[in-house]
Amino acid sequence: MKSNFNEKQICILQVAEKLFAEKGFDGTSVREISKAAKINIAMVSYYFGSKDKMLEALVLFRTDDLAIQIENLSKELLSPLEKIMRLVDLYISRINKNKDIYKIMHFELSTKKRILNFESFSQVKKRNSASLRQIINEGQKEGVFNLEVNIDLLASTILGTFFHFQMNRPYYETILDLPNDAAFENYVKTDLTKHIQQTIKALLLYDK
Amino acid sequence: MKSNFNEKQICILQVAEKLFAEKGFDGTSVREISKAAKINIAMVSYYFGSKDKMLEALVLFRTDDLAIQIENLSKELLSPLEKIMRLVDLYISRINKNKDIYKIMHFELSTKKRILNFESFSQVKKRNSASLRQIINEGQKEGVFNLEVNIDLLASTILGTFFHFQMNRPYYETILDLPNDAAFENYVKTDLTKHIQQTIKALLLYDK
DNA sequence: GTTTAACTTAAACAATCGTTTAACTTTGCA
DNA sequence: TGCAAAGTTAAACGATTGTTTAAGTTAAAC
Repeated sequence: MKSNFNEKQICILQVAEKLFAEKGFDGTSVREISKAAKINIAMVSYYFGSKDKMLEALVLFRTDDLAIQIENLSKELLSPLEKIMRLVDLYISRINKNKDIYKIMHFELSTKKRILNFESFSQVKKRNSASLRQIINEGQKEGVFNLEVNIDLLASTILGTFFHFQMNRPYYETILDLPNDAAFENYVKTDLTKHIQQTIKALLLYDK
Repeated sequence: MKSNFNEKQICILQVAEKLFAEKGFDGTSVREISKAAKINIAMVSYYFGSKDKMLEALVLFRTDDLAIQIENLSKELLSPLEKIMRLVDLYISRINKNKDIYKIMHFELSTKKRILNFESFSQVKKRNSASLRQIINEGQKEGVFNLEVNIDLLASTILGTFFHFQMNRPYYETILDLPNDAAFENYVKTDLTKHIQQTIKALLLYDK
């Protein structure tokens, strides 16, 4: 833990993260946050300066968690396809664990209200994308993978499928009969993950 | 046009739609809307009752546009694969044309702030999904399509890939070198559409 | 021309927003 | 123990929020 935040600050950030993900940044008041975190409202300004800066602090606090761990994967003696499947699995579990901050940043990235510095987030995306590219190139050289794959958009397909599913949770709960958190979570870890892996695999291996 | 809204109401809804998509519902004030629509602020309450009800009116107003046109497609003498490719194309152009309301509903669907009635939207999704299922089943009976395809999640992959791309526009503008609206729009219509079609095609045809 | 309804307006409303203040308590070090 | 820094508090700040009011205009019907 190399973060510069103390226990109390981290507690506030965690509460804020949950509320921002549920109701949006503009839909959440600092009074709600202070009440949920059981602190005085002035503490937000005291610790972070402002509500806006608290969001920046939250992004900074969480960004480290978002990079997928690729180091050990490269060393393992796996085929390119096995590596990709493993990578997709890592991707999804990592996003799933951090879906709140992902949802927040997703919205904030596309809003014209606040211009936040997401350079660190861009760096993470670039690194993850580079890992993906490296393995795919490896498979292409071996003649296993399709050459006509848009690698930049491949990450969009993985993340996009996952998020669309999460964002439309009420709809999928109904049509897939997932009555509680456990059932939903289980579907993500089994069927959704399998579907995404299957999609990526087909895209890489299918030869027209 | 069977909508129950007059010209002025439609004008207000269009302005509100643009602002909600840009800054979010909670991030947009009725004063901003009235200013941008060049109307008196009281007109919002006069025509729609409240800001919340204006959002409901907007959803109602736009929902009709969101269903993809499948009728003519069924009649055409195309192979199941050609139909699917055509369907994906219709899907994307339809979402692309209505991306503002999609973005708004996407957020509102997942927020715990307002409990809105999205039954009409669910109906559209179900109808579109049924169209997709029908064609895929057709192809499966012909022995052309893979039998192990999760059709419910297929729509998630199509829409999710598109939206993830749109939501991360600033990032993709940089790494893909798309300096203006025209370049971005063109990339959507060519490369992104092609990528999604290729993905769906591979998923349906690839046989392990 | 009068009446009626629909439309439009500026002003005011109470509530809530993010933030600051100033007084107070706790903590850690000399 | 004394003192300075850090932490915490209730209260108040001005600004902005969504909504309503009441007076006004417009336009069509009789």
